[in-house]
Amino acid sequence: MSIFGKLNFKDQAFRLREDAILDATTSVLASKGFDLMTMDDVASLIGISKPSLYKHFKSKEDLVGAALIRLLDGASTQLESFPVEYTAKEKLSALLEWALRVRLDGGLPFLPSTSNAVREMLMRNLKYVGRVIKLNSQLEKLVVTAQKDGDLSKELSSDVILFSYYARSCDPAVEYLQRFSKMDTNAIVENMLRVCFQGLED
Amino acid sequence: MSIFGKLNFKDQAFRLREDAILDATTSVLASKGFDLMTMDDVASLIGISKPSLYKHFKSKEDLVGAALIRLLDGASTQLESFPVEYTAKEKLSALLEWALRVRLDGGLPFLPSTSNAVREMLMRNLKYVGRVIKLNSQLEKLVVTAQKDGDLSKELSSDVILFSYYARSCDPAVEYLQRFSKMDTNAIVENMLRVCFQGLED
DNA sequence: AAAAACCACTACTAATTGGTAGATATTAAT
DNA sequence: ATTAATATCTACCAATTAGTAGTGGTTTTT
Repeated sequence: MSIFGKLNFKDQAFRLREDAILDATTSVLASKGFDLMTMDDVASLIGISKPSLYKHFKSKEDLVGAALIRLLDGASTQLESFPVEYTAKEKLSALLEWALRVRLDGGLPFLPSTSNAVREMLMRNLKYVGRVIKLNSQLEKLVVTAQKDGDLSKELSSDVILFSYYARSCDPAVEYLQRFSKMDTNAIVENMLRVCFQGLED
Repeated sequence: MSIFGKLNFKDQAFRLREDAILDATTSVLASKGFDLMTMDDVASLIGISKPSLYKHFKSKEDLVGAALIRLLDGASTQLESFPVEYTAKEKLSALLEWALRVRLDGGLPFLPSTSNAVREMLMRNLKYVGRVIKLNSQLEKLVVTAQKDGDLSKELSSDVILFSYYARSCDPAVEYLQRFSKMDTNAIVENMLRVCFQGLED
C-alpha cells in the first residue's frame, strides 16, 4: 500500500471519528445544554477516553463550536438545495421546517439563544461567527424579498421578522408539544409553521 | 416595646432581606442562568455572606424555586388586576405584555424552557408545581374562551395556542431586538405582541 | 457589669470537571 | 525478533463551588 493510501486511510478514519464525536456532542448538548455537558459525557458516549477526545478538539469551547458550525453548514446546504422556483417565503418556510425536524429528531436548536456566557464564547470563535454572518445575510435578503413579494408583512421591520424567525427555530413550544400532546412530528411541524406565519389569531 | 412588636420588627426585617435576596437571585439568574449562578454571586450582590444566605434558603434549588414562585405569583396578581370588562384575549395579551416588560426591565423569563435538569428540579418543588398548575388552568380557560369569542384561531388546538403563548414570554427575539435594534421598550413590546397574534405574514 | 443568647463571617470540606502527564499497549520498520 | 513510533488510556492536577463548622463579635437580659 502506498504511503498516500495509508495516509488517506488514516485521515478518513480520523474524520469518521471526528464526525462521531460531533454527533455525540450534539446529542449531549441537546439533552443537557452547554454548562452541564462534560467532556467525559461525550467521550464515554462514543467509547473513547477524554485524552483521545482532546486529540481532536483542543477545548470544550472548540468542540462545541465545531458542532454548531456543522449545524450552520447543514442549514446553508439545505438553503442551497431548494428549487430555484421557490419564492423567498417558501424558502424561509422550508428552512424553518428543516430546523424544526432536526430538533424533533433529537438535534440541536440554533442555540445562540442560550446564556450570555455561551453566546460570548461563540462570538470569540471566528469560524463560527463567519458562518453566522453568511447565513444571516442570506436570510435577511430572503426576508426583504418576501416583504416585497407581499408574502411577509411590510409593516414589520425586517429585523423584527428575522429575529422572530430565528426564535421560532428554537421555540420551546416544540418540546412541550412533543412531550405533552399526542401530536406526531408532522402535525407539530405544520402547527408551528402556521403559528409562525399566521399567528394565534384568525 | 412589646414582645410582639419586637418579633414583628425582626420578622419584618427578615422578610425585607428575603425579598432583597430574591431580587438578587432574579438578577443573577437573568444574566447567568441557573447553572452558572453561584450562591456567592447572590450573597455578595446584596453584601452578605453565604452562610447568611443559607439561613433563609436551605439550598440553591430552594432559592431559585422561591424566586420563580414569586414570579408566578406576580403573574397571577397581574391577571387578577385586569378589569372585568377585558375579553379573554385582551387578558392574554395584557399578561404577555406584562411578562415582556418584566424581562425588558432585567427580570426573568418564565424559564421552564431551559434545560431538562432545571425543569426536573422545578418539578420536584411541589409549591412551584402548584403555582404552575394554577396559572396554567387559568390561562387554558382564557384560551378556550378566546377561541369561542372568535378572537383566537379555532383551527389550532388550545394546546398549541397555550404552549406557543408561553414560548412568547421567553422569546429570545426580545433580547435580540433590545441588543441589536434601536427600538425602545414600547416598540419592542408592540411588535412582539403583533407577531404573536398576527404572525409574520399580512 | 456579667452572662446569655444570637448573629454573621472566615475558613474549611467534598465533589465535580476541564485539562494533562506519563505509563501502557499496539502497530510499523528494519 | 527487536526497535521505533504511535495511539490510547489511567491517574492525576488545579480550579470551582454547594454546603457547613466553629469562631468572634454584638445585642439583650438579669
